[in-house]
Amino acid sequence: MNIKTLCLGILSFGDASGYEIKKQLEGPFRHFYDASFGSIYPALGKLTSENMVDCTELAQQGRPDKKVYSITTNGRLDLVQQLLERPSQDRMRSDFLVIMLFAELLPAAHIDELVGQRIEDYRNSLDELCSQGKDDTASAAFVHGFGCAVYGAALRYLEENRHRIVGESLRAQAEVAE
Amino acid sequence: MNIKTLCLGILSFGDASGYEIKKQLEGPFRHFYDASFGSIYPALGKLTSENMVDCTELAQQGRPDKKVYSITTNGRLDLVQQLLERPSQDRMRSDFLVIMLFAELLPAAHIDELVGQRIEDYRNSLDELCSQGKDDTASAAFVHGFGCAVYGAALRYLEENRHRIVGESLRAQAEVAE
DNA sequence: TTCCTATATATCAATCCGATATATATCGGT
DNA sequence: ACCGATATATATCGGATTGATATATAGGAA
Repeated sequence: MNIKTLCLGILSFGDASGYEIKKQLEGPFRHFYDASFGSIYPALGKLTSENMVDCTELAQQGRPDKKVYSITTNGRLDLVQQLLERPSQDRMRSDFLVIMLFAELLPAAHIDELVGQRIEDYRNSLDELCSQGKDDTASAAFVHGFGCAVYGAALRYLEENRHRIVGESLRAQAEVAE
Repeated sequence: MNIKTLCLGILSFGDASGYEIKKQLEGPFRHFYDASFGSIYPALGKLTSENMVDCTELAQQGRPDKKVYSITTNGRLDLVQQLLERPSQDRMRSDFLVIMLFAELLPAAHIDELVGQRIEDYRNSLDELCSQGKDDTASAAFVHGFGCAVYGAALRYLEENRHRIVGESLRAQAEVAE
């Protein structure tokens, strides 16, 4: 899955500018995909030159010009082709877990704070996901439910095991002090 | 968290070559971090020139020479500094979920197959994690348990909701056919 | 008034992935 | 005996991507 395909997909829901695509990616998408302006704008440029999208420049008063992109028939065909490709493995990237692996090198109070922060982060993500529950499409509801299930499990695990890692960290520190 | 820090961390467990670091990353680490040779070798080069690691070249019979790296005191200090930095948000990247969002554009049989594959993938990851359960350190056990919790939740969700997304996809297809 | 946020596009260095190249040994299958 | 796959081992390169920064203006908050 590359950014070009993602842009094409978002444009299949309706016309949008690069800025608006980025905003949509900060919505429900952000839990399993992210992209920056530095990749979105070039992607839209390439898609335009490949006739996958059309670009209409809109002059606005008080704001910079807006380039509104709309997907072409060509683009829709390509989107389906891309979506039929075998998806790569789901993967998770967690600096937090890396740090936890080296917990013994760090002060117990620091570890405790880190776990606390992560609990809060997951709680916020979960609340946000649950609150916006009214999904228009079944697909969105499915993806949404997946997110709730995973975040819920992560949150519960951290809450129930916080004492374990912090306790171990304290014990290790005590050993060093001896 | 960058690759240099990760290499430093792995070397804090013991000396290793670039190849061995990669192999360790394919172990339990791979569930929340990954790195390729294309980033590991340059990282080790930089760490060497920064005196964070020492490099000893070992001639071997029948195999290419091996460069064994070991972390220096400087490196250990830097590692702790890096680990104390605020970790970035956990994030998940799932091409699968992107495709699911566009499920209505694709044949129901294809969606069903994709979900089936993902169920198998998660089941394998979970089995593998659970089987290698005997963790030496409390930190490793904590991280390990987190992985089990998350993978287990994902697997259960997919199993319990598979019919929903595939059913919806079938209905959408029927509508188009009408 | 000053500062922050939002709208909007664009570019760039640094980073990183995935593929490929190079070389050799071993192990299993035919 | 031979072939192909796999493992050991390092290295490099094109291309994709991030995160930061630049530019410009409006509106609301402090």
